[in-house]
Amino acid sequence: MANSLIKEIRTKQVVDATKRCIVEKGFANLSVKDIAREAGVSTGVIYHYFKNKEDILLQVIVDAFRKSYEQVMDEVDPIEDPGRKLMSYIEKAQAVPQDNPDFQIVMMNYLGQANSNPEITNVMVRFFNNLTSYVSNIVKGQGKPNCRIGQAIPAMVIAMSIGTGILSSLSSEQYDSQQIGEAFKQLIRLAIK
Amino acid sequence: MANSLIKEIRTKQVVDATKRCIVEKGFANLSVKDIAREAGVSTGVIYHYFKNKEDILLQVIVDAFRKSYEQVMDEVDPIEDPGRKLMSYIEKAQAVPQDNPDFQIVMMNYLGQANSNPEITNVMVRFFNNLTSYVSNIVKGQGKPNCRIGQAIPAMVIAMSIGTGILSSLSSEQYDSQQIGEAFKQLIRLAIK
Amino acid sequence: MANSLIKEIRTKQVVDATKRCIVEKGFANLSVKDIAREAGVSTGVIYHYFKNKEDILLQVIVDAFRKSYEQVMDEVDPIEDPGRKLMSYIEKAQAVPQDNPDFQIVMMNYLGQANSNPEITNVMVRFFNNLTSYVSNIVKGQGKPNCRIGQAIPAMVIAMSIGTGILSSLSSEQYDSQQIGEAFKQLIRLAIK
Amino acid sequence: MANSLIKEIRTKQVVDATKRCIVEKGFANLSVKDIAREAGVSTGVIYHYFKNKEDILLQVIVDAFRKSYEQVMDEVDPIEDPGRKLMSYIEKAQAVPQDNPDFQIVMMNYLGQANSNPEITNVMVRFFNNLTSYVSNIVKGQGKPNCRIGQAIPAMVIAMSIGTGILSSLSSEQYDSQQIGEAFKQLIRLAIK
DNA sequence: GATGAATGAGTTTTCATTCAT
DNA sequence: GATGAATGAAAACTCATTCAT
Repeated sequence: MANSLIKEIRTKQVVDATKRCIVEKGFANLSVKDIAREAGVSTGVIYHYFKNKEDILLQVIVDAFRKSYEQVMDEVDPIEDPGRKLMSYIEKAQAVPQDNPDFQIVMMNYLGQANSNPEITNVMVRFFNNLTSYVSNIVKGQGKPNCRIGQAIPAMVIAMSIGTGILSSLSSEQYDSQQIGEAFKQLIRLAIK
Repeated sequence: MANSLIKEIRTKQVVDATKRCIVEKGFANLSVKDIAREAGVSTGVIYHYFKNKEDILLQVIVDAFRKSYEQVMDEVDPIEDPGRKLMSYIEKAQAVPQDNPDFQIVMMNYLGQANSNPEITNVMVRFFNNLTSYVSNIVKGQGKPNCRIGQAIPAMVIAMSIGTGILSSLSSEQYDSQQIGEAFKQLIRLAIK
Repeated sequence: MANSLIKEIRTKQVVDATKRCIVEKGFANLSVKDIAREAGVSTGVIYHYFKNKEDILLQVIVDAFRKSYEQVMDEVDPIEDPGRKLMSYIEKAQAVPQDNPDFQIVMMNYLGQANSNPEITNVMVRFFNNLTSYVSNIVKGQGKPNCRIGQAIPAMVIAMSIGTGILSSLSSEQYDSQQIGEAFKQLIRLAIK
Repeated sequence: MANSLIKEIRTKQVVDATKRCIVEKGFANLSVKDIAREAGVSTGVIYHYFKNKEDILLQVIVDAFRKSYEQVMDEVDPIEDPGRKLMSYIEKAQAVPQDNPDFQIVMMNYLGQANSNPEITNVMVRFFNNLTSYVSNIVKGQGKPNCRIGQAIPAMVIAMSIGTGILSSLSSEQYDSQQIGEAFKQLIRLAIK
C-alpha cells in the first residue's frame, strides 16, 4: 500500500516533469537526464518505474489526453439543454490554448510522432473518437439536424477546435481562438436551427 | 554558374531526402547520416551546403510550405468566379492529406517544434498568414458577407483545413476529409449567401 | 542458533539461485537483482548474508566443487577392488555432463575467471588436486603401473574428464562422453595391465 | 581499396585489443571503453566497424580459433609419415598453453558463454570438429587401428588437449602439459601398434 | 532480519560535426 | 567539390550497493 503510493507519486512526478520538459524544449530535444533533473529524482528512479524513455512518453500522452477529456467533461457535461451544451462544448474546446497551453503544446509535439508510432496514434485516435462521439450524442439530442451537414457536425467541431488551437498557439496575436469560436458557433447555429 | 547549379542540385537532394526521412522515421529520430544515405551523398557534402542540421530542417519546412502554397495557387487562382473560387480553395485544402500526404506529415512533425523554435514558428505563421490573406481576398470579392461571421471566415477555413488534415491523417478510415469538406462548404454557403 | 539456521537457509537459497542464473544467462550477464528474484528474496537480504557480488560468486564455485567431489566419493569410494575402482571413477567423471549438467556449465563459466581472479583459481586448483590425489592413490593401490605412464595417469584421467565434459557439453550429439570414456578405459587398461 | 585496407587495419586493431583485454581482465569485466583505450582509438571508431560489443566478441573468437587452427596446420600438416604426424599433432596441441597462452585464456573465457550464446557455441563446435576430422584423417592413414578404440581416438586426442590445456593453465607448476602429453602419446602408441 | 526504493557512477551506444585525403 | 574515417560529448540505460523504514 505504501509501495503503490510511492509508485503513484513517482510516476506522477516523472510524467509531470516530462510534460514541462516537452513544453520547454520540445519532444525532439528531450533527454532522460533532463526529465530526472526536472522531476528532482535520479535517473535510476526513472528506470525503476518506467521501462524506457518511450514508455514515459506514452504515459505522458495518455495522461495529458485523459486529463483534458476530464476537464471538458467537468464543465460541459452538467449542462442539460442540448443547444447550450453544444455551444458550451465549442467554447470550451476553443479555450484550450488559453486554459491549458501546456496540453496544447504537448499535443502538438505528439502529432509528429503519430505517423511513425502506432501506439501514440492509437492514443490520439481514441481521444478524438471519444470527443467526436460525445459531440455526436449532443447533436442527436438536438432533434432534427439538417441531414447532410448534421452527420458531419461532430467531426467539424473537433477539427475546428484542433485547427484553431494550432493557429492560436502559433500566433495568439493574429489568431484569436475566442473570436473564431464565436463565429463557428454562429455557423453551427445556422446549420442546426 | 556551374557551381551554383551543383549547389542547387545538392540542396534539393538533401532537402528531399530529409523530407522522406521525416515521413519515415519522424522528426525526433532523424540523423544526419540517415539523410546522407537517403540522399545518396556523403555527410561531408551535407556540411558543405548546409550550416548544420538545424539549417537543413529549416530549409525543409520553408521548401515544403512554399511548394504547398504554389500547388494551391496553381489550381485555385485561375478560377475567376469568387464563389466557386472559395469552394475550390476549401476542396483543395481538404484534399492535402490525400494529394500530398508527405507534406501533411512533415507539417505535423514541425508543429511540435514551433513552441521552442522561433524560426520555425515564423515560417509556419507566414505560411498560414499567406493562406488567410488569400482566402480573405476571395471572400472580399464575394460582396456582402454576413458581417460578424464574414471577418472570421478566412481563419475558420484555414483552421478547418488544418484540423481536418490532422484527423484524416491520424485515421483516414474514421475521418473522411472530403466528406467533412463538403459539409463545411455548405456551412460557408449558408453564411455567405 | 535460530539465527544461524536462517543464515544457512538464506545462504543456500542465494547460492542455488546464483547457479541457476549462471546456467541460464551466463557468468557475464548476471545481476544481483536477477539472483534476488530467482532466490525469492530482496536484494537487501543478499547483502545481509554476503559481503558483495564477488563473495557470492566465490561461494558458488566452492559449493559446486564440494558437492561434485562428494558425489564422486559417494559412488566411487565404497568400491574396494582398485582396478574396478579406477574404471568406476572414469565412468563417473565422464558422466558428469549428463548426471550434473548444471555443474558442468557452472565450471565452464568459472574457467574464464581463473586467469584474472586468484581466489577462483585457488578453488579450482584445489578441486582438481584433490581429484588427482584421489586417482593417484587408486593407481598406487594397483601395484606395478608401467613406470613412465603410470605417474601421469592421474593427471590424464582428470584432463580427459575435463576435456570430454567440455566437448559433450558443447555438442552432445557429436561428442558422446560415454563412448569416449569407454575407449579411454581400454587405453588405461592397456597401460596398467 | 584504401578504404578496405583501413577497415582491415582497424578491425584487427580492435580484435587484438579485445583479446588483450580479455586476457588481462576477463570476459566478464570488459568494457568497450577499455577496448578503445587498448586499441588506441575512440569508441566511435569501434562502432564504425562493429555492430556492437557482441559483434566484437564474436569476431574475437572466430579470429582466435582460425589462427590457432592455422598454427597447428602450419607445423603439423607438412609431416608425411602418419605415425609421426599424429604424435606431432598431440605435441603441438599440448604445447598451446605455453606457445600461445593468450589463445588458451581467450578460449577458456568463451567456454562459459557457449551455453547461453548459440553463435559462440557454433564457432567452438566447428573448430573442434575441424580438429577432430583432421586427427581422424591422420588416424585413418595409419592403417589398422584397434577397432573399438580407433574410432574414439580423434575425440580422445582433442579432449585430452583441452583438458591438459586447462589444467596447466590453472597451475603450470602442478600440471606439466608436456609430461602429460608424452604419456598420452605412449598410450596412443599402445593402442595403435 | 527483511524490504525495495534510491543512488549515481559506469556501461553501451549514438550522432553532429570536422578534416585529411 | 566530395569522401567517409574519426572524434568525443552526450544519450539511453544498467547495476552494485546502501539505507530508511
